[in-house]
Amino acid sequence: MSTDLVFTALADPTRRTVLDTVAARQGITATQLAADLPVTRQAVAKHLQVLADAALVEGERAGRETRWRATPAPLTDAIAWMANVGAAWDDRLAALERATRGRNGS
Amino acid sequence: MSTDLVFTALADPTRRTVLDTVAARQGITATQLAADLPVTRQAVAKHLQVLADAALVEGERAGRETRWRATPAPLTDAIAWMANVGAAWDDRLAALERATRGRNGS
DNA sequence: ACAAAGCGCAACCCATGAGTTGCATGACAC
DNA sequence: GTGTCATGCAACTCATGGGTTGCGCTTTGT
Repeated sequence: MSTDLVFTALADPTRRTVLDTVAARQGITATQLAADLPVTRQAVAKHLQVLADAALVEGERAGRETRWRATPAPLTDAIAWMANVGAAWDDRLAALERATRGRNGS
Repeated sequence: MSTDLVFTALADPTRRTVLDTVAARQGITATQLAADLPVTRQAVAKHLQVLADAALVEGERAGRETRWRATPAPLTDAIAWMANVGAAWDDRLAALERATRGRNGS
């Protein structure tokens, strides 16, 4: 489905760091994220938007700040694609596909 | 380690199609790949080079043609990263990490 | 009421990358 | 030996994307 958005979102190292941090510190804000990164808040905001388009994060406005939290479901699609590519000649990846199948969260 | 190269390689849709096709038809050549794609042979060759840099494919010269075949090992790293990000709040992804651990093929 | 904090939007650089054409080289067929 | 097929390399175009600055808006605190 939207595998393309997911892979695109994961392609950038800074964006992976953002996702990683959001996953570790749920409810973090863009300003807080930017404080630990060598980029501006606006750059972080853009990354969050890309991640949100891929449904990897979700933002909720709380007063004057926006709390971000990670939503892992789309990662399953990406893993499924990799497993499908690898399954033909690698049973280990086939096992991974088996682990994901039928449990796609929402 | 070289997770960056893997994610970058997987980011492009055409490149994913190339990898997909190479996985399905091991020993395929760049010219054959280009025949089924809306891009030129040189474009395919570039994609194959990127995939090779990420160690996702391997080319072997056989006479005047180069046979390409897929090598799945780096996908495990990518999956491991995703599983690590997701593991904190999603046990399904934690199960995936368990499935990959300790079996990193070469 | 006023100042500061946090955010979103828009315009703007600039580097990277996907794709192309052109050409030169090595291998196969006859 | 000559023509052809597949490849590799180089130069070039062009769009996309990561990053920035600047501004205006809403919310919070005093």
